[in-house]
Amino acid sequence: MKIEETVKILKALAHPTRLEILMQLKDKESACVCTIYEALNLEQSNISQHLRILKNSGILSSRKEGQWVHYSVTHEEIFSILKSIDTITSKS
Amino acid sequence: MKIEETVKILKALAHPTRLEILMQLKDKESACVCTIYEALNLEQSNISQHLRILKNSGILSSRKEGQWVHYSVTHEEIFSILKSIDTITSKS
DNA sequence: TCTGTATATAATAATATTAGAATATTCTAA
DNA sequence: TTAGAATATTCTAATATTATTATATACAGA
Repeated sequence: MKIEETVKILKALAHPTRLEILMQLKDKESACVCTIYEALNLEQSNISQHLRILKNSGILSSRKEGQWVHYSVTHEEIFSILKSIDTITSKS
Repeated sequence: MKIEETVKILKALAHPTRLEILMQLKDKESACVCTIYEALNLEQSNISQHLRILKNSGILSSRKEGQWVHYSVTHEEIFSILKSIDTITSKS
């Protein structure tokens, strides 16, 4: 196990806003920043910073499309992780 | 998804020492604190605090056995999570 | 009981993370 | 070109996390 990389991914996941961003992206190819932050009702700069953290960890990828930036989840395994945690929390 | 509980588990996982503690517990029923901290070569009080964080999040359970305290991983899903992350990091 | 060993807790200083405000950048359309 | 919309960056103060040191508790054996 690559400890440092693993910690980086876990830290990136370990924030309520960032989990909500991922929920917005579930079952979607990608989403525009504007969609994400309107859904979450938070400061645009705050969302932007969280998106950067998710991108730096490799969890999200982004592509520019004209005026908009679309983010997508890079690896589907991210949702397996969240599903495993759901299994754990639903037991207790 | 229970956001707060999920964050708690992810935060508990997101530390190199705590991941190393979990590695010590992999494929083991349980391990004594003394075994863990000798393996990791860190301050006893430091290990003890990390163990408490892992226990508070529900990731570890403990049982006292005479003079010793044995910790064990409560849910095997924890290792599925780490395995998914390995899959991700081995791709990049 | 007294002593030593195993583990936990408390206090603290250093460091990291956070949200929000202000500003900057990039692009489109007029 | 300029104006405005979408997004990113920078700065800062508040808060959280961390490792270390010192101390406390719990138990076993003499």
